[in-house]
Amino acid sequence: MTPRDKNFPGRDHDHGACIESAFEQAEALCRKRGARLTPLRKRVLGIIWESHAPLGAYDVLQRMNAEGERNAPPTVYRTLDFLLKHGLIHRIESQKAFVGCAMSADAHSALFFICRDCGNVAETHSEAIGEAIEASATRAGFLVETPVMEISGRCLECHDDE
Amino acid sequence: MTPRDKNFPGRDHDHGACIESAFEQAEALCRKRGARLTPLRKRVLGIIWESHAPLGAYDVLQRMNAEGERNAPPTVYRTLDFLLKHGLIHRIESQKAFVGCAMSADAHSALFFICRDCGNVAETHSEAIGEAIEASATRAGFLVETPVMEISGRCLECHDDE
DNA sequence: TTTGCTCTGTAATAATATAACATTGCAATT
DNA sequence: AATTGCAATGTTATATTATTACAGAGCAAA
Repeated sequence: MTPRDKNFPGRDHDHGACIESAFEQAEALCRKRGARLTPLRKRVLGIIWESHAPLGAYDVLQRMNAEGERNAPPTVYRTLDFLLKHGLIHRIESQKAFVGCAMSADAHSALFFICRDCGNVAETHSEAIGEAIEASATRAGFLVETPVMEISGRCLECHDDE
Repeated sequence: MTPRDKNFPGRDHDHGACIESAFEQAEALCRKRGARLTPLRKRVLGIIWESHAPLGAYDVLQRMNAEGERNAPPTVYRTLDFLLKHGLIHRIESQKAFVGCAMSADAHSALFFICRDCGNVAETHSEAIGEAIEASATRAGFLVETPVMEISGRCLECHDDE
């Protein structure tokens, strides 16, 4: 496992620290790029980071409107687009849902492990997988651009629960 | 590349043969399993195999209704579910679309290469990738069940067109 | 020929996502 | 400060994808 991997989050991890660290990284990245981490964007990022399981766009919307606000879908989707563009979140295609990215400093292709019980997601990066994919692509006559790798299964905690 | 891989389909390949072979495999598999490849199911399978690019459920529906029939969404989704269950087609999550599976004889985890220009899909199976994923999963504390691997990029034909 | 089952038809609606256009607010000049 | 331009947000409507629920049809075993 490389130092940049996000481990599968245990039930007892310090979640407050996760979020704080995500905010810090986001601020730093936006400052560096001259992008604006507005209150709205920061708020959505926070909502997504409240959970280690991916949230749907309408889940985010519901949380935003929980106290009676009247935000509409485009507000959420636009904000998610911004966060995606800057790599601050990922979209989990197989779940139509979004999850925070812990290592957004630069473009990277990630492999996601998604627990079918608790829904939590771990993000890893493996040289070996990247190389195996490149090799396979070359043989198939293909030039890799955007890998989507989402592995469904079970985390050890949920497996141990049986 | 293993003998069971589906190569990236060139523009000049014998597409009629693709479809025939898909039908034969489907018939054989259903016979073996005691599943019924009804006219409706075979028809949907045929529509999907008409294209090497994934088709959305509503694309399939449109083709079914092209001559004035009035099939409704559940008909399509149910039929797609059947074909998915038996591994006769795959759902490409990142495109909300469905593509024929050339090697449905048994359960297998596939890697898809999806050309962003022509939309065509190649399906490959690589021991090396499977092993790399297993290794990474073990390190992350995860038990793999259902991998979704969809690599967007460009096939050589489209790349050469530039 | 009845019973039970799978398959298909139909209507309504849920869930996800985007288009189009109006408004706001900041920031860089003049 | 006023002007301009642009990025961000608000609002309404609608498009796209998918499912629920129930009714009817067809087939096969008892």
